[in-house]
Amino acid sequence: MNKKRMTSKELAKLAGVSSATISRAFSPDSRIGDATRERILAVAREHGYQPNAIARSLNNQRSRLVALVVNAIGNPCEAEEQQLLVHRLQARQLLPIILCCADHDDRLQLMRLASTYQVDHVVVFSDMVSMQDAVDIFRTTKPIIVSFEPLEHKSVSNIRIDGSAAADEIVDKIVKDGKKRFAYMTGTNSSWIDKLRRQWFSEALAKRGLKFEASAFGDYTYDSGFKESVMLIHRDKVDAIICGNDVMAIGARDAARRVLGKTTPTDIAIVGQDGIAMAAWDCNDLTTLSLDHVAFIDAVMELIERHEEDLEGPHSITLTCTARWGSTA
Amino acid sequence: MNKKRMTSKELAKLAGVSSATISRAFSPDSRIGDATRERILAVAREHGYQPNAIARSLNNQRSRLVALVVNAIGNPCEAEEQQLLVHRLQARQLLPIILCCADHDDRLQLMRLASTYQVDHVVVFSDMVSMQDAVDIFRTTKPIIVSFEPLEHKSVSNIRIDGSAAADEIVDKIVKDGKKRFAYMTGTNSSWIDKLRRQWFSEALAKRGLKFEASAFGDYTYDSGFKESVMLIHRDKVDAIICGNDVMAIGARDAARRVLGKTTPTDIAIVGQDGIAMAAWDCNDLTTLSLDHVAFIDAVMELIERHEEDLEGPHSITLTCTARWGSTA
DNA sequence: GGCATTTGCGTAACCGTGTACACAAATCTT
DNA sequence: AAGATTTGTGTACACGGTTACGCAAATGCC
Repeated sequence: MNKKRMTSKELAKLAGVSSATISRAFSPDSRIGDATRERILAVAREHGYQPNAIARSLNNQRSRLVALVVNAIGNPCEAEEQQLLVHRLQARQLLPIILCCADHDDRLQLMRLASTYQVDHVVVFSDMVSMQDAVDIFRTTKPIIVSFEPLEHKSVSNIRIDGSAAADEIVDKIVKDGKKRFAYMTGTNSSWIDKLRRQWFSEALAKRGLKFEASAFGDYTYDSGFKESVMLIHRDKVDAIICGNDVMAIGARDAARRVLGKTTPTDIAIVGQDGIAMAAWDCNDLTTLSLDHVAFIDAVMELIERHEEDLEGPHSITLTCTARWGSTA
Repeated sequence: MNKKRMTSKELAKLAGVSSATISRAFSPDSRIGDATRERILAVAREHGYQPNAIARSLNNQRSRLVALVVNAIGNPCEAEEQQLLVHRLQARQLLPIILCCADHDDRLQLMRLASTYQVDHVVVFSDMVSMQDAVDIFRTTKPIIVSFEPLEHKSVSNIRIDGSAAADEIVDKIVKDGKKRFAYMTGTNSSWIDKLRRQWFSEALAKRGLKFEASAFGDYTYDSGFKESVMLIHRDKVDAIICGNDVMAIGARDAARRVLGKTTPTDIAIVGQDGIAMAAWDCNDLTTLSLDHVAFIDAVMELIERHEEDLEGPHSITLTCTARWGSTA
């Protein structure tokens, strides 16, 4: 059967010291003789002892756990950032706990559960939970929330994303190509991030005396992009579709090409958002409003580090998007 | 500033009871009067009290944390399973800690770190860590390991995957189409799962007096699939490529079509493995050796539940793959 | 109504570490 | 060499909950 884990007291007996000295041997800067430390670490290695992080967390008031609130794991538009962030956290000996909102009926209860684990930080990637809810739930614990929602809140650090310049650039090119009837395909009907993105393009259109002639409501998936764009092209006769993310844009491109026999960018312009790696694949070659993932995660880590060092007050960082050109617009 | 979290003693004072009674109010079946419990829960709600999971874990010897050892998060071939599993774990109030091996230089140290958190279960998806290492590191704690490595081990439950029948079916079709020169493109050079998959196809070929005429070494990415297949087709004149996963197969298909002007399945047959959703997209339409993700995660949860109920002994479950037909073979 | 049993709750001892405090030994002053 | 300081270690308690134990009150039984 599985052996029980050894405690510091047991190891203390084996090494002929007190359990306090064991603890000191594992704390980098504490008053302990070099010889004693060496001996203890040797005995510990021999018996496979390692301090219990749960007990340490209880005492320290620091769990070294980080809650990542995400929509889904499989979704490519978030996955690249998640991967980068997890990597960076691990490098700092922080362990990520994933909270997956997508198909969990009670997201708030899920966050409450995570909050009982005394996580040190919370990163909210998901736009399915409101910042206010996150603040309420994690209010009692030390963490700050790294959120992208552009709402001001006194105890929340956040990252602003500005894509208006890139959207303007993209619209400019499409209009110069002679397109006139634009449509916007959203990923969720209630998401503030989707609203924000739409707004960048709306403003770029308005500047040129244009507006969105039609809208479609997808769910960020390839299938929804495929299906909705058939409607947009067939019924609304649009010749430019701005999609809420890259995956829907790929679906839209496939629909335009395969079902309706259109080619991009000649007959129709299709634009994605996110700038995922897959968008640059030869078979996709998508024009997309892209955010530099590395810069993004750098910003998140910057906020986390500030919080680790107990620098007071909420901080805010703004990032700008760029246009990434493919053959679809 | 952030308030400190309320403790059971503080709540006890507010409710006029002892801290033990607070604890009882939160344990479903313990000797406590209905009226008292109601009153305590009301006061707790009012003040936002929730028991500290870290302290509870220390006492219980049960953390309700599960370590998921994965290669990467973004990689679509694992992502769908990860998403499903996280969802199922959350439904059981278990929180997943992600250990991402891909670009972490010291995977073993990462696992040791996680083991100090007294995780209840460990699920090893990654083929970058050997089962023996996982067993050694998590030996002292209660968890079992759910691994797919077909190695027998007295303290490890595992899931076997058998794709030999499906591989046979696929090879049969390709050979009947007149193809003669097969190549295998592996994703990692040292992975047992890749060896296993290759073996299924090798045996199917051997049965027909054939063998792999060439090999390529990719890294599970689109780019490597693209690049390596150019070599295979150009240098080795193969007319059938079996890829270690779907993403490389899509890369190979693009290379064959765009760079070399070949069409599938007429000129060349290309086969993926995993059966990810993207493989079925209209633009891909890949023939792939596919594993039912839902059945797979059902099996993982089955093992976890058996372990939660302390059913002794390692368990083993075998799943079989099926062929999913597209236009590439 | 007397006795056995059950119910409801407080007391105190844990779970495994970290650390303030105390104190002896070693080292540094001049 | 006597006092001041530093160093190394043990003792005891805290972190926030759970639970075995004990005991009074309430309930059951004939």
